[in-house]
Amino acid sequence: MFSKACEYGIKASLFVAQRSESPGKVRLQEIAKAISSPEAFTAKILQQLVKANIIHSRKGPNGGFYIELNELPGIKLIDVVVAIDGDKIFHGCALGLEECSEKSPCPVHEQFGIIRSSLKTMLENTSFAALMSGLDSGLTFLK
Amino acid sequence: MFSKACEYGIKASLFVAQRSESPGKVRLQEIAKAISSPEAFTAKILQQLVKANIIHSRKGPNGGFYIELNELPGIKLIDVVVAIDGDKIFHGCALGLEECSEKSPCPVHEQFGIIRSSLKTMLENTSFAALMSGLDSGLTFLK
DNA sequence: TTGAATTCGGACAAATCAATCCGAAAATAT
DNA sequence: ATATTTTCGGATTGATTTGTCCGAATTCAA
Repeated sequence: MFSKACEYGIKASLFVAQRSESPGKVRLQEIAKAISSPEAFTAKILQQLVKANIIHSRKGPNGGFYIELNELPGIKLIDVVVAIDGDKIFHGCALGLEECSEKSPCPVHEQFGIIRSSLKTMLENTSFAALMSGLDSGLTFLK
Repeated sequence: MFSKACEYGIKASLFVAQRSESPGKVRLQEIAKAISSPEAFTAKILQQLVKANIIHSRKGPNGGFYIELNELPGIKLIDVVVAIDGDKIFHGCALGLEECSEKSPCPVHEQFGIIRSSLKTMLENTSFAALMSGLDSGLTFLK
Protein backbone atom coordinates (compact mmCIF):
# COMPACT_ATOMS: atom_id res chain seq x y z
CA MET A 1 0.00 0.00 0.00
CA PHE A 2 2.75 2.43 1.01
CA SER A 3 6.42 2.47 0.07
CA LYS A 4 8.94 1.22 2.59
CA ALA A 5 10.13 4.81 2.96
CA CYS A 6 6.63 5.88 3.90
CA GLU A 7 6.28 3.11 6.47
CA TYR A 8 9.52 4.21 8.12
CA GLY A 9 8.38 7.82 7.85
CA ILE A 10 5.16 7.18 9.73
CA LYS A 11 6.88 5.18 12.45
CA ALA A 12 9.73 7.65 12.82
CA SER A 13 7.51 10.71 13.01
CA LEU A 14 5.22 9.03 15.52
CA PHE A 15 8.21 8.20 17.67
CA VAL A 16 9.51 11.76 17.46
CA ALA A 17 6.04 13.04 18.29
CA GLN A 18 5.82 10.79 21.32
CA ARG A 19 9.22 11.94 22.58
CA SER A 20 8.35 15.57 21.93
CA GLU A 21 5.71 15.41 24.62
CA SER A 22 8.58 15.89 27.04
CA PRO A 23 11.34 18.38 26.22
CA GLY A 24 14.58 17.46 24.48
CA LYS A 25 15.41 16.18 21.01
CA VAL A 26 15.75 12.69 19.63
CA ARG A 27 18.83 11.58 17.75
CA LEU A 28 18.73 9.64 14.51
CA GLN A 29 20.39 6.63 16.13
CA GLU A 30 17.73 6.46 18.79
CA ILE A 31 14.91 6.75 16.27
CA ALA A 32 16.28 4.03 14.04
CA LYS A 33 16.68 1.71 16.99
CA ALA A 34 13.20 2.45 18.29
CA ILE A 35 11.53 1.55 15.03
CA SER A 36 14.00 -1.09 13.79
CA SER A 37 14.87 0.76 10.63
CA PRO A 38 18.17 1.13 8.74
CA GLU A 39 19.85 4.21 10.14
CA ALA A 40 21.16 5.86 6.98
CA PHE A 41 17.95 5.29 5.06
CA THR A 42 15.94 6.65 7.93
CA ALA A 43 18.09 9.77 7.86
CA LYS A 44 17.00 10.46 4.29
CA ILE A 45 13.38 10.10 5.20
CA LEU A 46 13.69 12.34 8.24
CA GLN A 47 15.18 14.97 5.96
CA GLN A 48 12.12 14.78 3.75
CA LEU A 49 9.91 15.26 6.77
CA VAL A 50 11.98 18.23 7.87
CA LYS A 51 11.65 19.82 4.43
CA ALA A 52 7.94 19.20 4.55
CA ASN A 53 7.93 21.05 7.87
CA ILE A 54 6.36 18.20 9.76
CA ILE A 55 9.30 17.68 12.08
CA HIS A 56 12.21 19.99 12.85
CA SER A 57 15.89 19.36 13.36
CA ARG A 58 18.95 20.83 14.97
CA LYS A 59 22.56 19.96 14.32
CA GLY A 60 25.37 19.56 16.79
CA PRO A 61 25.65 18.29 20.34
CA ASN A 62 22.29 17.79 21.98
CA GLY A 63 20.81 18.21 18.55
CA GLY A 64 18.32 15.89 16.95
CA PHE A 65 14.76 15.84 15.74
CA TYR A 66 11.65 17.18 17.40
CA ILE A 67 8.12 18.41 16.83
CA GLU A 68 6.87 21.74 18.14
CA LEU A 69 4.30 21.09 20.85
CA ASN A 70 1.98 23.72 19.46
CA GLU A 71 2.15 22.15 15.99
CA LEU A 72 1.48 18.63 17.21
CA PRO A 73 -2.32 18.86 17.44
CA GLY A 74 -2.59 19.74 13.74
CA ILE A 75 -0.57 16.86 12.35
CA LYS A 76 -2.52 14.16 10.53
CA LEU A 77 -1.42 10.87 9.06
CA ILE A 78 -2.05 12.18 5.57
CA ASP A 79 0.63 14.85 5.99
CA VAL A 80 3.36 12.24 6.33
CA VAL A 81 2.00 10.03 3.56
CA VAL A 82 1.80 12.89 1.08
CA ALA A 83 5.23 14.22 2.07
CA ILE A 84 6.83 10.89 1.20
CA ASP A 85 4.67 9.01 -1.30
CA GLY A 86 2.90 11.97 -2.85
CA ASP A 87 -0.77 11.91 -3.70
CA LYS A 88 -0.77 9.47 -6.60
CA ILE A 89 -2.36 6.91 -4.32
CA PHE A 90 -5.46 9.10 -4.17
CA HIS A 91 -5.55 10.48 -7.69
CA GLY A 92 -3.84 7.99 -10.02
CA CYS A 93 -5.92 5.42 -11.92
CA ALA A 94 -6.03 2.01 -10.25
CA LEU A 95 -5.27 0.38 -13.60
CA GLY A 96 -2.61 2.90 -14.58
CA LEU A 97 -4.60 4.51 -17.38
CA GLU A 98 -3.13 7.84 -18.40
CA GLU A 99 -6.52 9.36 -19.06
CA CYS A 100 -8.98 8.02 -16.56
CA SER A 101 -11.71 10.32 -15.35
CA GLU A 102 -15.39 10.50 -14.52
CA LYS A 103 -15.93 11.32 -18.18
CA SER A 104 -13.87 8.41 -19.49
CA PRO A 105 -13.35 5.92 -16.66
CA CYS A 106 -11.54 2.62 -16.45
CA PRO A 107 -13.68 -0.42 -15.64
CA VAL A 108 -12.94 -0.26 -11.91
CA HIS A 109 -13.05 3.51 -11.58
CA GLU A 110 -16.21 3.62 -9.50
CA GLN A 111 -15.27 0.72 -7.22
CA PHE A 112 -11.85 2.14 -6.44
CA GLY A 113 -13.15 5.65 -6.11
CA ILE A 114 -15.07 4.53 -3.07
CA ILE A 115 -12.15 2.73 -1.47
CA ARG A 116 -9.72 5.53 -2.07
CA SER A 117 -11.94 8.28 -0.87
CA SER A 118 -12.50 6.37 2.34
CA LEU A 119 -8.74 5.84 2.62
CA LYS A 120 -8.18 9.55 2.14
CA THR A 121 -10.85 10.45 4.65
CA MET A 122 -9.32 8.09 7.17
CA LEU A 123 -5.83 9.55 6.71
CA GLU A 124 -7.19 13.09 6.97
CA ASN A 125 -9.08 12.33 10.13
CA THR A 126 -6.43 10.32 11.91
CA SER A 127 -4.45 12.69 14.11
CA PHE A 128 -1.04 12.03 15.56
CA ALA A 129 -2.54 12.79 18.95
CA ALA A 130 -4.90 9.83 18.64
CA LEU A 131 -2.15 7.45 17.54
CA MET A 132 0.20 8.61 20.28
CA SER A 133 -2.28 7.88 23.02
CA GLY A 134 -2.25 4.23 21.97
CA LEU A 135 1.54 4.20 22.17
CA ASP A 136 1.65 6.03 25.47
CA SER A 137 -0.76 3.60 27.05
CA GLY A 138 1.16 0.61 25.71
CA LEU A 139 -1.71 -0.65 23.58
CA THR A 140 0.12 -0.25 20.28
CA PHE A 141 3.72 -0.73 19.16
CA LEU A 142 6.27 0.58 16.68
CA LYS A 143 8.23 -2.64 16.29
CA MET B 1 -1.92 0.13 -4.82
CA PHE B 2 -1.26 -2.74 -7.25
CA SER B 3 1.92 -3.66 -9.08
CA LYS B 4 2.22 -2.77 -12.75
CA ALA B 5 2.02 -6.47 -13.52
CA CYS B 6 -1.30 -6.67 -11.72
CA GLU B 7 -2.67 -3.65 -13.56
CA TYR B 8 -1.80 -5.28 -16.88
CA GLY B 9 -3.22 -8.55 -15.63
CA ILE B 10 -6.59 -7.04 -14.83
CA LYS B 11 -6.81 -5.20 -18.13
CA ALA B 12 -5.63 -8.19 -20.14
CA SER B 13 -7.98 -10.66 -18.52
CA LEU B 14 -10.91 -8.29 -18.88
CA PHE B 15 -10.11 -7.93 -22.56
CA VAL B 16 -9.88 -11.68 -23.01
CA ALA B 17 -13.15 -12.06 -21.14
CA GLN B 18 -14.86 -9.56 -23.34
CA ARG B 19 -13.63 -11.29 -26.49
CA SER B 20 -14.61 -14.66 -25.13
CA GLU B 21 -18.25 -13.68 -25.26
CA SER B 22 -18.03 -14.54 -28.95
CA PRO B 23 -16.12 -17.66 -30.06
CA GLY B 24 -12.45 -17.63 -31.09
CA LYS B 25 -9.25 -16.89 -29.27
CA VAL B 26 -7.27 -13.73 -28.80
CA ARG B 27 -3.60 -13.51 -29.67
CA LEU B 28 -1.01 -11.92 -27.40
CA GLN B 29 -0.27 -9.22 -29.95
CA GLU B 30 -3.89 -8.20 -30.03
CA ILE B 31 -4.19 -8.12 -26.27
CA ALA B 32 -1.09 -6.00 -25.82
CA LYS B 33 -2.31 -3.54 -28.44
CA ALA B 34 -5.77 -3.36 -26.91
CA ILE B 35 -4.48 -2.46 -23.47
CA SER B 36 -1.32 -0.56 -24.50
CA SER B 37 1.02 -2.86 -22.66
CA PRO B 38 4.50 -4.14 -23.53
CA GLU B 39 4.01 -7.36 -25.45
CA ALA B 40 6.71 -9.58 -23.95
CA PHE B 41 5.95 -8.52 -20.41
CA THR B 42 2.26 -9.08 -20.97
CA ALA B 43 3.07 -12.60 -22.15
CA LYS B 44 4.62 -13.37 -18.76
CA ILE B 45 1.57 -12.12 -16.95
CA LEU B 46 -0.80 -14.07 -19.17
CA GLN B 47 1.17 -17.19 -18.33
CA GLN B 48 0.63 -16.54 -14.64
CA LEU B 49 -3.09 -16.20 -15.27
CA VAL B 50 -3.08 -19.43 -17.25
CA LYS B 51 -1.30 -21.24 -14.42
CA ALA B 52 -3.83 -19.81 -11.99
CA ASN B 53 -6.52 -21.29 -14.23
CA ILE B 54 -8.26 -17.98 -14.76
CA ILE B 55 -7.69 -17.91 -18.50
CA HIS B 56 -6.73 -20.70 -20.87
CA SER B 57 -4.41 -20.85 -23.83
CA ARG B 58 -3.73 -22.80 -26.96
CA LYS B 59 -0.59 -22.81 -29.05
CA GLY B 60 -0.26 -22.88 -32.82
CA PRO B 61 -2.21 -21.35 -35.67
CA ASN B 62 -5.55 -19.92 -34.56
CA GLY B 63 -4.26 -20.32 -31.04
CA GLY B 64 -4.38 -17.68 -28.37
CA PHE B 65 -6.01 -16.96 -25.03
CA TYR B 66 -9.60 -17.41 -24.00
CA ILE B 67 -11.94 -17.89 -21.05
CA GLU B 68 -14.45 -20.68 -20.86
CA LEU B 69 -17.95 -19.26 -21.10
CA ASN B 70 -19.20 -21.41 -18.28
CA GLU B 71 -16.33 -20.28 -16.04
CA LEU B 72 -16.84 -16.61 -16.75
CA PRO B 73 -19.66 -15.98 -14.28
CA GLY B 74 -17.54 -17.11 -11.35
CA ILE B 75 -14.52 -14.90 -11.98
CA LYS B 76 -14.03 -12.05 -9.55
CA LEU B 77 -11.52 -9.24 -9.50
CA ILE B 78 -9.86 -10.72 -6.43
CA ASP B 79 -8.90 -13.86 -8.35
CA VAL B 80 -6.65 -11.89 -10.70
CA VAL B 81 -5.21 -9.72 -7.94
CA VAL B 82 -4.29 -12.69 -5.78
CA ALA B 83 -2.90 -14.63 -8.74
CA ILE B 84 -0.44 -11.84 -9.48
CA ASP B 85 0.18 -9.79 -6.33
CA GLY B 86 -0.65 -12.42 -3.76
CA ASP B 87 -2.59 -11.61 -0.64
CA LYS B 88 -0.04 -9.53 1.27
CA ILE B 89 -2.14 -6.47 0.51
CA PHE B 90 -4.86 -7.90 2.72
CA HIS B 91 -2.79 -9.50 5.46
CA GLY B 92 0.50 -7.62 5.78
CA CYS B 93 0.91 -4.83 8.36
CA ALA B 94 0.44 -1.35 6.91
CA LEU B 95 3.61 -0.23 8.67
CA GLY B 96 5.58 -3.35 7.79
CA LEU B 97 5.77 -4.69 11.34
CA GLU B 98 6.75 -8.34 11.40
CA GLU B 99 4.52 -9.12 14.34
CA CYS B 100 1.39 -7.05 14.09
CA SER B 101 -1.84 -8.57 15.29
CA GLU B 102 -4.98 -7.85 17.22
CA LYS B 103 -3.05 -8.82 20.32
CA SER B 104 -0.08 -6.56 19.59
CA PRO B 105 -1.13 -4.05 16.95
CA CYS B 106 0.72 -1.22 15.22
CA PRO B 107 -0.65 2.27 15.81
CA VAL B 108 -2.72 2.26 12.62
CA HIS B 109 -3.86 -1.35 12.81
CA GLU B 110 -7.49 -0.57 13.47
CA GLN B 111 -7.77 2.20 10.89
CA PHE B 112 -6.22 0.13 8.12
CA GLY B 113 -8.11 -2.97 9.10
CA ILE B 114 -11.30 -1.20 8.10
CA ILE B 115 -9.94 0.04 4.78
CA ARG B 116 -8.47 -3.26 3.81
CA SER B 117 -11.45 -5.34 4.70
CA SER B 118 -13.60 -3.07 2.58
CA LEU B 119 -11.06 -3.37 -0.23
CA LYS B 120 -11.18 -7.12 0.05
CA THR B 121 -14.96 -7.17 0.13
CA MET B 122 -15.08 -5.00 -2.94
CA LEU B 123 -12.66 -7.22 -4.86
CA GLU B 124 -14.58 -10.32 -3.84
CA ASN B 125 -17.89 -8.86 -4.89
CA THR B 126 -16.82 -7.34 -8.17
CA SER B 127 -17.48 -9.85 -10.92
CA PHE B 128 -15.97 -9.81 -14.36
CA ALA B 129 -19.49 -9.89 -15.71
CA ALA B 130 -20.25 -6.52 -14.13
CA LEU B 131 -17.05 -4.93 -15.42
CA MET B 132 -17.56 -6.31 -18.92
CA SER B 133 -20.98 -4.77 -19.25
CA GLY B 134 -19.42 -1.34 -18.85
CA LEU B 135 -16.91 -2.13 -21.57
CA ASP B 136 -19.53 -3.62 -23.88
CA SER B 137 -21.73 -0.57 -23.60
CA GLY B 138 -18.80 1.77 -24.19
CA LEU B 139 -19.06 3.41 -20.79
CA THR B 140 -15.62 2.29 -19.60
CA PHE B 141 -12.25 1.88 -21.31
CA LEU B 142 -9.08 -0.19 -21.15
CA LYS B 143 -6.70 2.48 -22.47
C1' DT C 1 5.44 -34.61 -43.08
C1' DT C 2 6.79 -30.23 -43.44
C1' DG C 3 6.27 -25.35 -42.47
C1' DA C 4 4.19 -21.64 -40.20
C1' DA C 5 1.86 -19.73 -36.23
C1' DT C 6 1.53 -19.40 -31.85
C1' DT C 7 2.41 -19.90 -26.63
C1' DC C 8 6.09 -21.24 -23.23
C1' DG C 9 10.40 -20.77 -20.58
C1' DG C 10 14.74 -19.16 -19.31
C1' DA C 11 18.33 -15.83 -19.52
C1' DC C 12 19.26 -11.22 -19.91
C1' DA C 13 18.86 -5.82 -19.58
C1' DA C 14 16.98 -1.56 -17.80
C1' DA C 15 14.63 1.14 -14.44
C1' DT C 16 13.15 2.04 -9.98
C1' DC C 17 13.36 1.50 -5.05
C1' DA C 18 15.90 0.49 -0.85
C1' DA C 19 19.91 1.03 1.61
C1' DT C 20 24.91 2.36 2.45
C1' DC C 21 29.06 5.34 2.61
C1' DC C 22 31.43 9.25 3.44
C1' DG C 23 32.63 13.82 3.74
C1' DA C 24 30.64 18.69 4.45
C1' DA C 25 28.19 21.92 7.25
C1' DA C 26 26.42 23.55 11.52
C1' DA C 27 25.96 23.85 16.44
C1' DT C 28 27.68 23.26 20.96
C1' DA C 29 30.79 22.79 24.88
C1' DT C 30 35.15 23.33 26.79
C1' DA D 1 39.55 28.67 18.83
C1' DT D 2 39.16 23.92 18.72
C1' DA D 3 37.37 19.44 19.07
C1' DT D 4 33.15 16.95 19.17
C1' DT D 5 28.58 15.90 18.05
C1' DT D 6 25.15 15.93 15.26
C1' DT D 7 22.30 16.64 10.80
C1' DC D 8 22.78 17.37 5.65
C1' DG D 9 23.75 16.03 0.82
C1' DG D 10 25.72 13.63 -2.93
C1' DA D 11 27.57 9.45 -4.86
C1' DT D 12 27.40 4.72 -4.78
C1' DT D 13 25.80 -0.06 -4.21
C1' DG D 14 22.30 -3.70 -3.87
C1' DA D 15 17.64 -5.64 -4.53
C1' DT D 16 13.40 -5.85 -6.69
C1' DT D 17 10.39 -4.82 -10.37
C1' DT D 18 9.70 -4.02 -15.06
C1' DG D 19 10.66 -5.12 -19.51
C1' DT D 20 13.27 -7.53 -23.65
C1' DC D 21 15.22 -11.36 -26.41
C1' DC D 22 15.40 -15.62 -28.35
C1' DG D 23 15.00 -20.34 -28.92
C1' DA D 24 12.06 -24.55 -27.68
C1' DA D 25 7.65 -26.81 -27.64
C1' DT D 26 3.11 -27.36 -29.44
C1' DT D 27 -0.53 -27.12 -32.68
C1' DC D 28 -2.54 -26.67 -37.01
C1' DA D 29 -2.94 -26.64 -42.07
C1' DA D 30 -1.57 -27.83 -46.51
